[in-house]
Amino acid sequence: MTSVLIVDDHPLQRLGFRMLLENAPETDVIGEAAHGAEAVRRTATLRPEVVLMDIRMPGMDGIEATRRIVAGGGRSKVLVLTTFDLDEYAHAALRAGASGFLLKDARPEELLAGIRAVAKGDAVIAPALTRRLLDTYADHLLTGPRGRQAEDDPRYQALTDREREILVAVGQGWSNGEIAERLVLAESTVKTHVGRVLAKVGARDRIQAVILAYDLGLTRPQPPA
Amino acid sequence: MTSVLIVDDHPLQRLGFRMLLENAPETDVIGEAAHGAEAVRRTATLRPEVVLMDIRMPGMDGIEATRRIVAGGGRSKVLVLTTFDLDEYAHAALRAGASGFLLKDARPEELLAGIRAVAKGDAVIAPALTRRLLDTYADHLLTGPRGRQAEDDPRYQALTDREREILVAVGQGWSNGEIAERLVLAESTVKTHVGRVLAKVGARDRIQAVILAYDLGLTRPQPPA
DNA sequence: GCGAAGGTGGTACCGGCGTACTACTCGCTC
DNA sequence: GAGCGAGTAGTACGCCGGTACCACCTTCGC
Repeated sequence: MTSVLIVDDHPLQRLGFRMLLENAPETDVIGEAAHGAEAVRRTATLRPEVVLMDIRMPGMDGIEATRRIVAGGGRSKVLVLTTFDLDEYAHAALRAGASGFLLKDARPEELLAGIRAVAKGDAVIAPALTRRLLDTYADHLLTGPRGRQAEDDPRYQALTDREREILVAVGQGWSNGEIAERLVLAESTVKTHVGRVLAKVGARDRIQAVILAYDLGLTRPQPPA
Repeated sequence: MTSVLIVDDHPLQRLGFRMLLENAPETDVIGEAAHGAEAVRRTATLRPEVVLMDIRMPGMDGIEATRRIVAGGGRSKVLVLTTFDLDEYAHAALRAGASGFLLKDARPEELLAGIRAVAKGDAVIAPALTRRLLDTYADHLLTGPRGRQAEDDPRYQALTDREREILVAVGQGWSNGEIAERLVLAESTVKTHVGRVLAKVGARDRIQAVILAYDLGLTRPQPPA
């Protein structure tokens, strides 16, 4: 039986976790906390095996709370759970000493497996993040480049020359009017092109197209001045 | 439905996997192979989404087979499964291009979750190994891979915690309605937040905000599936 | 000479986005 | 208790974006 402390500022979210964990045969919820400071206090007194930690909370956040709990030196392991698949969050959490980092859209079984692993002294990382973690340390671990670029993507291949120009323009963040101005076209023409591009690449709106342009490497992030 | 090719030199082991995967609603075993060379051939013809690969096999082993399959450039992802929790195996497998590394003592649900993740383009590593992997690269985590440019930017600094969350959400390409749904807010509230974010960072519309999110490294380009 | 594909333009309509308010509730500080 | 910032929520309105059409023009290939 693994004892768990639930830390989240949303009562409904805590309830959800409690429902799941109390219906599982191997976990036992021994307490809850609504923010970081409370989490640190309760961990000291209740000594749970696993602390289920949200990041974004009023007052002390989950990262700082994790840091203090780990620094406390008890047996408690911290498993960070968050809505956002953000590298910054993950790195901060792991840097703070968390034993795991999972996303809240994980399936119940995955969460339970994560708790089990963390209680055993192992570590878990959300698969979506593991991918990027491996990519990040590719130099140390992997050999051989494995990145494909725009020209290999079937969605990009489906576009005509003019449409590719339009996609790049959209990726720059230009409005239809601006594109019309810079490419010397009528705005209605730009709309026609943009519409076709969206249909061909399967994008819902120009925002998805901007994201696609970045993912394909058509537009590169430019560090702020 | 995820198509799977089972590679293992023990018939009984293959049967075990087949039992598990055929009783799962989301996986479909489309073939088996008893050694590396056969695995490479079958992968080329059957084009499974996921190859379940054993390491120790007579003739060509799983590492070499993985290397060839990945080099082939198909869509197939390799998930390496082994009995032995050896760092050398894991590193060799990942260096060869495997998308995952799990131990055979994993629970059925964990294996299914792993297959699901790998098929999606994510990566999985056995928790026991993740622990050691994190320890190995602890020093890299200390500084962070790309540094922290977002925190240094005055525009980002001007945002409150909630507004930063909103900026990330906008950067993901989510509509106001989707953000409201995922963060459990009213759409009007999301609009208020987005409006304030745009004003603070000096963005004309949410598209500029998406671009800013990329430039600040809040969102990273993800290679196409 | 004809059709197909690509590029250019137009009209009309609707929905989501952005903005400009206002207002209530916390938790904090003074 | 007054004041403030942050978060949440509402209404109303104008505008841009996305779509569904259609029309015309080139440049090809057959």
